[in-house]
Amino acid sequence: MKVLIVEDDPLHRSYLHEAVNAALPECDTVIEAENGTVGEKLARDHKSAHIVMDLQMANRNGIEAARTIWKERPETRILFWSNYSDEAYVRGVSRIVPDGAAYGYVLKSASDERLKLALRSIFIESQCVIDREVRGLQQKSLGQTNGFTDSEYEILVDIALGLTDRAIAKRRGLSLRSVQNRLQQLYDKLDVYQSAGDDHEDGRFNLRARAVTVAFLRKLLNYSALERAEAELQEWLDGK
Amino acid sequence: MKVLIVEDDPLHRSYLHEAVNAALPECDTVIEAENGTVGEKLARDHKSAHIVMDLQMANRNGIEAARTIWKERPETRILFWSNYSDEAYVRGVSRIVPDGAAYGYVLKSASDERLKLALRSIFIESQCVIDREVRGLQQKSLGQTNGFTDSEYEILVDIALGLTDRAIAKRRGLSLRSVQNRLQQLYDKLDVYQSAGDDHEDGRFNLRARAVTVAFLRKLLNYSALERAEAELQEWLDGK
DNA sequence: CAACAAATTGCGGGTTTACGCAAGACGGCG
DNA sequence: CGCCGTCTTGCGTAAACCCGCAATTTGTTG
Repeated sequence: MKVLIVEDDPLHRSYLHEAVNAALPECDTVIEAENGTVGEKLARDHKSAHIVMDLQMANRNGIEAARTIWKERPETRILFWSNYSDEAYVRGVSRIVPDGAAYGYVLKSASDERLKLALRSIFIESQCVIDREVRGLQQKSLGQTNGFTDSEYEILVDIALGLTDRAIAKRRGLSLRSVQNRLQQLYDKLDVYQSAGDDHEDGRFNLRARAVTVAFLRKLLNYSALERAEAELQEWLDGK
Repeated sequence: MKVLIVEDDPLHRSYLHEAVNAALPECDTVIEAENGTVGEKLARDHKSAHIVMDLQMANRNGIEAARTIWKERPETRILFWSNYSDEAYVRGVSRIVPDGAAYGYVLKSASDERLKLALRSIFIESQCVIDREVRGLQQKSLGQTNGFTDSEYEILVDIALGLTDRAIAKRRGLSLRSVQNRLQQLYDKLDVYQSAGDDHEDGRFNLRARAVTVAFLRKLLNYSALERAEAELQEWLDGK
């Protein structure tokens, strides 16, 4: 059995290495990659079916790497080991996991025990292991209660990218007015009004920009999500 | 001699601990804090004049902690040890360092040697040590060449927060038109036009929102900067 | 002090946003 | 099939935004 570790940080990498050795005596080879790009390549070369990966990496982040890896071999088992449980990450991950694939999401703050348990559950028992905290977000995010629908999230991303209403309409195949409707819906949910027109016509916000900021502060968006969205946008622009 | 370590990540913390022991035999006590809040408290209690600190911490980030520490004791020597050299961080740090204070900025990717050297230079020799890469940003940022003026940066932050032109004018004591002038200046420098009105009146951007995104992608802004700016904004709003 | 560049402000107008109102369109469900 | 809620669309308006033009103010330099 082979395990591939994809992780930026040398200290974390060697910690993972030890954890894998300790948790999986049946594992005879451990390979290391220091960023997403190398990770993809090694996964391909070694046809390794067992991967532990960080999400936030400078060169190519975990979500992108996982996507291409899963595209090539959907049965690959991946354990995401991340510092953060931003909704943006959680949403990003659940968007790309193939049907029926075994995967995991464990926070770096988890104990050694938890990590080792997760390693065994996923790689040996093929079970999904999602950190409690992450799980909470996931439900809130996918279920409609208090969370954001896909269409709301979509518009959020579009205005975050800086598209005009018209451009969004064109991109998503909607009328101008529909786009604006969804925007209002978004503004509602993000509570952009609250602090806004409070009393005087004094300290009012620009709703569009404010929405993006609020989403950022709430971790609904983060750098990595923006980066991916920007790449998709460029693709779309090129494709006409 | 006492050294205080302020760092989120347990692995990095113990690595730092060892590095301090190795580089500074004259250091007899090492104290550890796992976030900015605790860091401030320990710095106060121990009157420790030598601090190694991470910038990105969940609870209270390094810049905020450093600011209050330096406010209380400006002669404190602080070595920032960070993963990133985002312009937002560099700018944030140089904004708060007291006149003549000895401080350092070393990237986590630096070698053990570099870290140890920096520790000795700052804590023993009272010399500033700024990582080469960071230094580059600093010059570009402070010198006007290709970089952003303070006023440009200020407006950038203001629109990122989601303020309207009018609100910005009020906050900064400017006329509406001046605010808009600065905005145009900002749009220019950020190259927001380039990808914008390219050819058809087709895929146009909302300049205001686009500017923020571009700034984010260029690391001119980051989460921590936004967070700080938002706090300042709230303060201002309360203060009327 | 004169001279000149940079920043501030006002005016005016073309666009884009935000959003109420109301008429379809689509999708279950009894 | 008819009822009803959600989504989409069009029309219209007030406000906000982007920005060219031009008069001032401010700051700097010889």
